[in-house]
Amino acid sequence: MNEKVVPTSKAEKIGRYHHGNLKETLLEAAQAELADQGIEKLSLRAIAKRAGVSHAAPAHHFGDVNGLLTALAARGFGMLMAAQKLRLDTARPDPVSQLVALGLGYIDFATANPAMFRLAFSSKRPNFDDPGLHEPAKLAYDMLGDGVSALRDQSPASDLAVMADVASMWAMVHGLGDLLASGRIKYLQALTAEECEAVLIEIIRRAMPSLEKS
Amino acid sequence: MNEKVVPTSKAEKIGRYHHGNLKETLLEAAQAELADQGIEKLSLRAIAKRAGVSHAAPAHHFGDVNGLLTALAARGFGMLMAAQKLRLDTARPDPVSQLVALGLGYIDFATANPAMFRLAFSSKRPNFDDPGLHEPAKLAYDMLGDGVSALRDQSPASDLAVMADVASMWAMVHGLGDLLASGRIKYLQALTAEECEAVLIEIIRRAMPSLEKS
DNA sequence: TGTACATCAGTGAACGCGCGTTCACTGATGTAC
DNA sequence: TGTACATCAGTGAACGCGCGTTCACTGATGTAC
Repeated sequence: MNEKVVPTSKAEKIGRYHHGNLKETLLEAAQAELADQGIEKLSLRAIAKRAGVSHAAPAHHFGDVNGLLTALAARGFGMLMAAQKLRLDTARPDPVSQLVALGLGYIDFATANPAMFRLAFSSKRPNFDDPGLHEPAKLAYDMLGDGVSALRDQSPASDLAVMADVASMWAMVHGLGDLLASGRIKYLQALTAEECEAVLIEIIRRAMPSLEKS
Repeated sequence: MNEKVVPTSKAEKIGRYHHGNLKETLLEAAQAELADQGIEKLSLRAIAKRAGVSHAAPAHHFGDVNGLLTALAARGFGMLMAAQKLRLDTARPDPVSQLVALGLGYIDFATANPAMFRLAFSSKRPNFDDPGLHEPAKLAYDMLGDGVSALRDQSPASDLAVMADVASMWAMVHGLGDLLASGRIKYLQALTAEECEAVLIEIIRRAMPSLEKS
């Protein structure tokens, strides 16, 4: 339907009445606007303006402003998982290294996109009951769950113990991500990237169950 | 100046032109409004209305809306410390128990006042450069730092190691608090209070440096 | 003890602003014939 | 291949709303004399 119309660059849209790829363009604009203005100043009108389109246009694709923010949050979980996969691919394949990689990817996402992180985890504006958001959120959660399970396979445990392990890992990387994203652990950020990562890895490992570390 | 005027109940304010204790009343109203509406819907007008006062009145005490939210966030850190002190007083006096108590108090605060927790830690609306906010925030941070130092006294370490220990503890309890406050660890909240606390304690202990646990 | 007066802490009306939504419209696209 | 037409995806003006701030004012308080 829209192959002929998909713009390969923003410049192409000039003079076109039908945009052809507005849904995606709006999400890009929303993401940029979120990063610039923060969640508390994010508005439909500013997003439409940044996308170069009338502020009534988004309604055709997202219904209302909540629909747009819901789609944006879903995109956030996609970015989270992408950041984690990047780390997984370059990490050693043993379960501990993979779990650490999941944590580092989580923190990468939080620090690279603090406002998006907050939209996805601390805002009430997106509709988390919407399947389009709920599903990617669950997928992201399951990545951590699977990482913990892979580790636990070496020594089977009760459901409660596995849940506690997931909570422990999740809370640790979430706390690190949130505190770093809001710039509250200044001395960590004052270190070189290598030093900082070494400290983070050491801290993330503490959150794991006490198994033999490989 | 205002001993004669301090109302002991809200009812007393009827018919009085001068309120006598409006600054405190506004902060109470702001706290209640924050809990009810969440940070994204919090407004000066709604706060003034809840306090039973014209919406121009707050300006006399806080300057503008940011001043009010800054004072409110400072109050949040006071509440955080109060919750921690409550836990400290009822915990065993050894350093590990005291540090766990600090963590449980932190989580108590987050779960009892999720919106206040977010105002204090994730919002950009309060002015964190204001000494009236910066100081209580630093006090709260120092409570954790002192708790970790008390533990570390048994085995002196480098500054970096102490910082990493503080970051570890802080991130863990902050992550638990934030995830619980936003209702994302459902299975933990499904447990009885005792079970939940036991799991939390076990998780908090993981964040501590590997010393002999008492 | 009484009075004048400065200061303080309220009121309420008015302001301009940015917001999300609605609506009649219009240009472009795709398809049926 | 050409034409009519339904559908889609934009426009831009208008709407009402809630917001924070400003301002002239007024009632109450405390103090100097």
